[in-house]
Amino acid sequence: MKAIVDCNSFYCSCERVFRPDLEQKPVVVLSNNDGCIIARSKEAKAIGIGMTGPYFKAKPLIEKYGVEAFSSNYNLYGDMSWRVMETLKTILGENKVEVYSVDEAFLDVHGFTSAQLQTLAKEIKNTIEKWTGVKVSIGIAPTKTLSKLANRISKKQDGITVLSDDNKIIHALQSTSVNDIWGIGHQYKEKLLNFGIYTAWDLRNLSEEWARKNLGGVVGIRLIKELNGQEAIVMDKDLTNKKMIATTRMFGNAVTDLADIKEAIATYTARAAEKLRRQQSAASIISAFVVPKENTTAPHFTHGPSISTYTILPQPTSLTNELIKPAMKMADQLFEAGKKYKKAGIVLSGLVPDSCIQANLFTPGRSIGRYLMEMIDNINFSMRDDMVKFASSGTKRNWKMRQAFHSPRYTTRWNELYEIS
DNA sequence: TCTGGGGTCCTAGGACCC
DNA sequence: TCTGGGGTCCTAGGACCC
Repeated sequence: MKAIVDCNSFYCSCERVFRPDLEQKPVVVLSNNDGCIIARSKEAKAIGIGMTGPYFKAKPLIEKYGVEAFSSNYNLYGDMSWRVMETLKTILGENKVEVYSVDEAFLDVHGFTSAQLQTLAKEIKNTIEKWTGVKVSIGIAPTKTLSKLANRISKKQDGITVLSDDNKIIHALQSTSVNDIWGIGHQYKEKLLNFGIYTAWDLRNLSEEWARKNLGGVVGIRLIKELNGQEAIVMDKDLTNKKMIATTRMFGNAVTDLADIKEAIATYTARAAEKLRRQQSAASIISAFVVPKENTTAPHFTHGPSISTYTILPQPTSLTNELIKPAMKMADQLFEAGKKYKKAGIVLSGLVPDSCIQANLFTPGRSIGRYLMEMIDNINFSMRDDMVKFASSGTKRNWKMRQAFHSPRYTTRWNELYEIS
């Protein structure tokens, strides 16, 4: 059996832990740049604020009902997430917990009776709420896909749903629309509806062959298996090392200057290189892209094409300066004078273990570079806020994003600690 | 006026090899 | 005049997730 533990309106819950006055009130959290709504409390959903809609469109509603809006505070959410995950590991043991996202974890819970699972779920739920202040919902079922379904149902009940026998599972499948299944997105939903497949139950009864043809090959087959109670999506014990690392941002305002673009790309490169070193990898490919701001009258928002290029590095590296150099060259290539840009980013791929630490006997110059990076990382980690930067990252930062409603980083900055008066 | 920022996995098809 | 068949590797792009 698999369980999934999911934090309710996670970002909103994090803000509320330190603002108990907002307990029963509508709260939303905005994306970077205060562009989109990315989390809504139950109360905010109830007054009709849509998911991932643009903030400006919801603004009338937000003002009318006095909804509390926060800019995203990833320092706070990251730390709260760590607390929740550590709590789970304390209860079940490290190797039973697979952290799936910032607010979700799968648990391996085989070998329990149905009644024991209920008790266990209650214990987990209560402990997390007590230790961290975050409320969670728990779904338990034979496979990951079914446990996600159980979790969905639990949100409408008391936060715990165990689908332990066939009757319960069948009933759950029959009362769930096909697009509410984990793994069915917008495209597949349309396709399935065209075939007259409306519920999870309809989908479960299709053949694997059909799924192979129509739902993305082996992905579709896995889905059908999972709905039928056969585990096809395995626990992944080691999600710590990424296969690619990206840092991309929308600009606060459209940018027209090459110098600004280069500052931004240098900053993103430095950030990505930091992530790279944290997992002790080196990158063999760096790509850069910019997204021009289009004058569109299209009714639906589209991201527009991005213009990109890449550089294959002479040897894999994790040194910021060795990554910034090609990044700057690519920025020169991508930039067109007279155009406005709204976004830029870099992606590091072809990641390999950073052998520089051992190989320094033959390339002594590089090991000095590695020590320098370690020092910079340590200083930036202890002092925070990028005390030490590369000159190309700039100091003006005309392109920086807007964040008008930022809450204090209560748990990760001494000078922003919660105060009781 | 204003619409995020990460990631993963998979497939098709081209390039290339013998 | 006639121009195979099988395999690998790589990339672009699609689909999904939170």
